[in-house]
Amino acid sequence: MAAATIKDVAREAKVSVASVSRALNDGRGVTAETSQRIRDAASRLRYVPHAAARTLITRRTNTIGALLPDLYGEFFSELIRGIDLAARARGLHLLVSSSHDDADAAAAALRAMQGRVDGLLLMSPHADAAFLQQNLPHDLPTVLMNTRLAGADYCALSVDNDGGARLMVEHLLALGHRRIVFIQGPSGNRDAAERELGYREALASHSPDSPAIVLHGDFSEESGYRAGQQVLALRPRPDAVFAANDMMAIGCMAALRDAGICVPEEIAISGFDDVPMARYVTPPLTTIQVHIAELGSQAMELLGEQIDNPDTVMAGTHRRVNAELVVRVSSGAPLV
Amino acid sequence: MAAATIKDVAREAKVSVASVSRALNDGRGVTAETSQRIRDAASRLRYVPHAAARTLITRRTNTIGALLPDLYGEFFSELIRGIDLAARARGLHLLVSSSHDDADAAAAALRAMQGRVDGLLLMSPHADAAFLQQNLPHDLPTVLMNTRLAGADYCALSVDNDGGARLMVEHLLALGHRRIVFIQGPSGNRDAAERELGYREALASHSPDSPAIVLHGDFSEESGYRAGQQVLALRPRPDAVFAANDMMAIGCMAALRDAGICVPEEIAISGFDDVPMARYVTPPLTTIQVHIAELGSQAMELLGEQIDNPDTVMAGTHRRVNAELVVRVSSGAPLV
DNA sequence: CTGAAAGCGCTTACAG
DNA sequence: CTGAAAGCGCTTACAG
Repeated sequence: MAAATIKDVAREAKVSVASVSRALNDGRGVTAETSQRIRDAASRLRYVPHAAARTLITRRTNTIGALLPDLYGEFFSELIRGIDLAARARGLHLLVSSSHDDADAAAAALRAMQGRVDGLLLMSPHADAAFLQQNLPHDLPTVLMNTRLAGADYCALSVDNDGGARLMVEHLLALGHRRIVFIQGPSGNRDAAERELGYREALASHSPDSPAIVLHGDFSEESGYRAGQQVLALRPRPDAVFAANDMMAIGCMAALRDAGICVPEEIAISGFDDVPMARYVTPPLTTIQVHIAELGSQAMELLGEQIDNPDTVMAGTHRRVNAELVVRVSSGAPLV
Repeated sequence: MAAATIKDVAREAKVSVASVSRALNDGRGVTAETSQRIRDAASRLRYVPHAAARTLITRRTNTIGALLPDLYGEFFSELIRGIDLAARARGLHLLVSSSHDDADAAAAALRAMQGRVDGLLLMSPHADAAFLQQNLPHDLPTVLMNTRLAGADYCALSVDNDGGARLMVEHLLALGHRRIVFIQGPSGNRDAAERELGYREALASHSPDSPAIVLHGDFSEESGYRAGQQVLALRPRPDAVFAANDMMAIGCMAALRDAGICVPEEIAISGFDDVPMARYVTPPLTTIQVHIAELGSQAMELLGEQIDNPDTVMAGTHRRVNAELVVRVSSGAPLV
């Protein structure tokens, strides 16, 4: 048996298809009695309106698209979870697309989304100004997430990397540390750059005498290990290390441990992200927690606002998701 | 400017819409010259066919739906990644829906997917026989993933929990351990039950004299810690612990460490899953690695086969994804 | 090879 | 309140 259509319901309830449509949608313009008869017929026939037919005429898909760079790891799983939750709350479906190796693939994915979604959540390393100009349908509500670009032409949402980094530096300074090394993330990575900026700013404003000491890294554990070895060679030896992400902090701890250095007694260590394993390493890692799921939810909210108010100009709206300090053993704070 | 339609392209290329459709689809029934003119017009107008209109007539959405219980954690992120990769390879879009608190919510999600997808990947704790019978559109290709049920009526794909558990027991036996404790997962969880079965079978067949010693657990780290405390009280003391998942193994290690027991010198520990932090705990955890992404990809493949061959009866097809032994320090094996 | 026309399943003015 | 009809954008027999 093929799926029932609105015609079948109309026949079953002995009314016109127009009445079926009215009864099942806003419910107005139909007597309660007729409406009930129609509903009965619909459920008897297990009628589900054909989404494509409805989309064709209403111009609404009730679906939003999320274009992500990758789906690897906890970060994206949390991000999608947050998006999904907020989308569901609005009765919207979620179409995901990821792992576009190059700008062409991302553009193709963007094109394929056209007509399938009412709005777009976009996080892509390829999404620079030219790319967006070229590939983004002009009338499609879009929210940029953590892309390198956050110009006045688009809505954007990002993590408060800067503020989070400042919190960490203030924490380390408050513990009396003065020589605080920063391990960088990959060059060209905006999150990493913002974290470094926060580090430099906080140091300059709260402890002008403390030098900014920056070591190279690329977010990998290995690069953290190598940075840890460099830390050991520095004279005078640093009090503390602040890595631009947790994995490098963990790598750095391994290097210090291999050299017989005690953390946090001899050197404090801290990271950024609060990955799940941060609490399980030895010693547990002090870090900055980012509410990834909230990033997703808020982006979805922002997108929802745009979709609901197509005439309101929201371009240029830029919001930030808070980052919080999570104090554990590795920074050497007295834990209450 | 509204998006261009097929009519606009037809006008621009001075042909009928029928020719545009033919040129842009199979390309047959049109001279090369006309075809080229149409393609030029289409790209000039940035024409993208309206997905809903096409779906309405072709009855194909080129989208598959994934109904998942939750999106929390590494497992689902890997699963979606695998699904997405395989879907993309087939030119299919991916619609995800998750976190259905009860059977009603799951049923609603299922209904909402109807007409939006060409096939369904289903992993849900609510999906028992009655639920599927009641809510699954009969003509929609579906693959069940790790649901409690894998009857002859559906296609299914699952992890070889049983085989994985056997591999682990054989590994521990080969190392000379004879009193091997098993920490259970939550009751009612099929994965957990299969892992326990594998443990019992391997023990019975390879070391009939070794007693099966089973402690309660629920997959949480805390329950692993409690089980670890129970292990300490057992007399004679066990040689080894095999936890039904990694988090419990990690909790158990913490309990042993707190009691001053050395792992693996005094007791070997092992888990199941190979979560990312398994390699970072001290000592690194011997475990069973499950290729989650592959689980997703294979499910997608199986679904693709069904979609491509609607007449072939594939109900009852049941495939399994391999699980592999990953030897690290915690089981006490001599590492080469 | 090419075009006119029907039709996919729905919603929404427009009459009555 | 209710129904007949137009139309959303596409594809596909059917003629020519």
